[in-house]
Amino acid sequence: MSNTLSLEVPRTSVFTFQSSVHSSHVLCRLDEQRQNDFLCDVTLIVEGRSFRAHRVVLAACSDYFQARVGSHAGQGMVITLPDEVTVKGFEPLLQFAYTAKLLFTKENILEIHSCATILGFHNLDKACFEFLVPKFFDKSKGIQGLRRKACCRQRLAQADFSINLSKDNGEQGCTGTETQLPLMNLRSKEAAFPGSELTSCPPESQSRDSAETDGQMDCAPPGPSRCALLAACGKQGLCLESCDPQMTFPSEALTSEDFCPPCLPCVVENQEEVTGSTSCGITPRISDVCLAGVDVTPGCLPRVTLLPESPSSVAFGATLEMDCSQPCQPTAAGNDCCPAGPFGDLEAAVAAVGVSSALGHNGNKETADISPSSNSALARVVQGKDEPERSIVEREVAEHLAKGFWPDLCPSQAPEPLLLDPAAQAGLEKASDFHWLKQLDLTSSTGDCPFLRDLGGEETRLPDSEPVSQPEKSPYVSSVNSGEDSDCDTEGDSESYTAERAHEVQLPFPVEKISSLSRNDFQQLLKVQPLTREQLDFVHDVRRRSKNRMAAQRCRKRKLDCIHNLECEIDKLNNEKEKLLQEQEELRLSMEQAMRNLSSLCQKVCDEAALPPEQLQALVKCSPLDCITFTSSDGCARDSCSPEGTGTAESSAAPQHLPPSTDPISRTASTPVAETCDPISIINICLDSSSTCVTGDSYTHSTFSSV
DNA sequence: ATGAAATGTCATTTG
DNA sequence: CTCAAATGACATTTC
Repeated sequence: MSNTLSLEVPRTSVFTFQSSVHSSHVLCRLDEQRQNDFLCDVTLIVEGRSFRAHRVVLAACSDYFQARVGSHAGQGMVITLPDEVTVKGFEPLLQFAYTAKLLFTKENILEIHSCATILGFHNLDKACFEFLVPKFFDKSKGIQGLRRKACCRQRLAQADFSINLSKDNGEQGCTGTETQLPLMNLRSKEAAFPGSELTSCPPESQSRDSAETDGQMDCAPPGPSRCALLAACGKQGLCLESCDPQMTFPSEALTSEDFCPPCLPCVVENQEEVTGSTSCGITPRISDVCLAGVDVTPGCLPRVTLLPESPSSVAFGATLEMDCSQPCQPTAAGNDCCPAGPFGDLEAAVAAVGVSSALGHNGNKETADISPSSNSALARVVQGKDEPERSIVEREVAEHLAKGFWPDLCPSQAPEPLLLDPAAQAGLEKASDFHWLKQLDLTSSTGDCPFLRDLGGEETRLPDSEPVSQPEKSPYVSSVNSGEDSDCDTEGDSESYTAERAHEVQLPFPVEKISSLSRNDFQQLLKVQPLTREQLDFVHDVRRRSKNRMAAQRCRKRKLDCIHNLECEIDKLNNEKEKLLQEQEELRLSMEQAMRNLSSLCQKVCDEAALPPEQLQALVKCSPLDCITFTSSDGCARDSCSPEGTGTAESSAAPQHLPPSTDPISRTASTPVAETCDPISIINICLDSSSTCVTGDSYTHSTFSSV
């Protein structure tokens, strides 16, 4: 089994340590400025070759430079590096300082390591080389240290990518990244390594690790953050963007394997460059097996992105698949259990590669189910196809990191690593494999999980041979807990959760049927398919919620429609009101004009007749158009027309100053009068002509002012 | 950080 | 009485 293992050393791997504070574009810009010698204030001499750089950047990344440039203030500083520092080793480090990416090959990694040590890139040193160097040059450990259960399989990626481990919330101490730039202070808070249950590390292993650690980290094994190092095993660039240093990892879990420090996401790059874009649909499958127990300081969220590093690998057609029939156990379980350490099992990695190879990476949507019990698959796996190991390793690390950074996502795991009773374990096999991933919505918010970000580009499913129909998102995404206490905090994706539950209760028919069938069909289905009590409850619950959901949608739509209709009606009524008011105004103007004409005529008649006041009074009284018509207002007119009436000088202006009448009531009262004979005008004219009676003002006031 | 909108769910009413 | 639909109220998510 082990003799088939071979871990390809990547030709080039890129580790990216990047903080969320300094996003990649900032780093890129910095590096660009460096290359353009923009604002560079220091010249570095290495083996006779000069490099321009910024002191602040160097100081942030390296103890050596911090000491050298810290007290120096002037421009144009020239630093000749020690002879031990070579261009070959230094250049990648310089680039790393600016880009947060460490480009290394098997050939230069030792020199980089050496230079990093000399220059005080200690964090990088700790984070990377303790893991990488053995990975490159000490493969023999891989086999011995394999304690991963054979059930752990993975099927992985076909392209290079980058993994961002960036801390999303600048919490305690992490703010230092602002000045440290890409190079993080990887000192983890070692005390925050609770997940020790899973450790299978022999005491000597731990002690050895500790011993190997320099003073800075002596008391605590490097966490994944610092081990944001990858065992890259592919050809193309593997980019790990690690992040903030304050990430804490379960020390014991990390030290449980020969490759203790590295608990990095692993991603396999496919054997061949994937140029097609069709590969994006491949379904990654991941299980959290062996990831239990990872613990991280809360709030320090790493971000792993699996990004195409090159155009040729843009199509990240990885199929990530990890299966495990059993939950993680403490390594004490020996062969029966998956080691907590992610890199401990190269067998598994290679096995997964084998599976992957056996199944083929055709770049198309392809999901190869490897059931935990699939011995044949395992056999193929073990035969060792050596191609994409790296992705396994990377993937594994990614998982490990991811899990480490969300310890609370899988509350049931780390704390309870022990095997449950068979029934419970069976449940776990089916549904809890992916606990820590379930809450990470890989399809819609993969960014939430740094480690899975771009893995999310593909469909992620729980490893299970039962092809439950789950069209939408991964059923295992964002719905985590299995079991009754699965009242996960984020019930966010209800569909996913439903699908997962359906999976849990082993629903014999697609979930879609529950809500899509008519009542009769549904009942018929229930008759045909005898369900357990749990299944029935689930089915009815799903149906009820589904129906109610649709009802609520209809209800809301109706509400909106109703509101819309009411708004339309309001508009309609407003328009009608406007029309009526307009008509009213037209009628008023028309009436005014008619009254003016009549007044004019009356005035003319009175003038020609030259009647004395008494006669005028008599005329008013005898007029058939008498003020009888103006029931309410004519009294005033008549009074003012009476011989005893007190006249004023304003009467003549009355007809010309009729206030507009807009009151339909007053108008209806006065209109007939005006139309018949307009006695008001007659009276006014008469009184006006006699200059003894003033009626217009009071009359018009009483007649029209009420309008 | 905050509020509005959208959405899902539950409890209850209604037919 | 049961069931489906409707709906108010509430919580959560998204923008």
